[in-house]
Amino acid sequence: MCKAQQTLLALIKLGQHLTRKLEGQLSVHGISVSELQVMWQLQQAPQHALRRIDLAAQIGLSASGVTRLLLPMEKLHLVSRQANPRDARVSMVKLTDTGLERFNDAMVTFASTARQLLGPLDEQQLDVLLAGARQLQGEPIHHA
Amino acid sequence: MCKAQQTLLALIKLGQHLTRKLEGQLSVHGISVSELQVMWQLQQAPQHALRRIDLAAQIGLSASGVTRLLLPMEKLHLVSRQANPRDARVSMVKLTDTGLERFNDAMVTFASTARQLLGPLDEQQLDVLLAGARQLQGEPIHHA
DNA sequence: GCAATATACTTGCGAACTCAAATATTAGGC
DNA sequence: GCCTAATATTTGAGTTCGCAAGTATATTGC
Repeated sequence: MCKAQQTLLALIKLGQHLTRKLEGQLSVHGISVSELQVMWQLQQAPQHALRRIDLAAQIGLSASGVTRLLLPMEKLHLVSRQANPRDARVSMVKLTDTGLERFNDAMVTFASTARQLLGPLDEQQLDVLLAGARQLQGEPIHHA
Repeated sequence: MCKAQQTLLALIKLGQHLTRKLEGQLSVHGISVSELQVMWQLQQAPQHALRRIDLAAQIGLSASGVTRLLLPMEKLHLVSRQANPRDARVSMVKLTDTGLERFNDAMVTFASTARQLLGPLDEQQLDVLLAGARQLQGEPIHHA
């Protein structure tokens, strides 16, 4: 039985495992992993705003998944909806100040969880894992 | 921003990515990734049989997830249900001959997909990834 | 032995997705 | 300037899960 096969299954299983652990820790903030990913991406975007489809690509969700994910976040005023004057098809998502506060709160937990979950690894393993993970997905491509 | 945080998000995203790719390729066999994982575990178990709860632990699913996953597989006679004379609570799952054939067919695709998805990595990266993945989940514990 | 507890599994219910189709808008060919 | 094709988003329907509760059986304390 080949090493690539075992590794593929192990990586899939690892993803599920890490997701569930993180989900459990984030629950005290009342947000899901997907919601944290949304806020993470918006926080580092210019003007804290993104097109929904770009957001979808960056967090690995379908466009419809993003629509449904954002609905409750809009109601809580964590994100707001903004029209794009150049293109009436797009509706930009923007992280509100409230959302940014919630993100900063959640980041404390997230940082602690990351240390806890990945703690067993040394610096060098971490480097290889991060490089390998990025290499295997191909970096997301942007258009201005 | 810390490396562990980036790695955690990258690993979660990688798991989703690999799952979706594999799912797409396996669809020609009419089976899902979860179903392949079931057959994989059963195939290497003694007598090709396992308790449902052990199967759940090994593929990273809840007990109820396993119950529902196995229902259609039983109808297709890929797996069969066997009582355990020592303990009437457990119902063992066994891979049938039909199931084994389907597994061997699917393994051809799976092997090819694994090579394709993990091809970009060299032998050493593969070793580190596999070791890291196993280290981060804690190996499943068995009782005779 | 028998009550209390633990274990194995199933079922009801809801959450979080995906895909395909519908809608609205833009961009290109000519 | 139209007609067609592409793009961005939403909506409908269906799938795949998890959690909590329910059922059946086993184990433990005493």
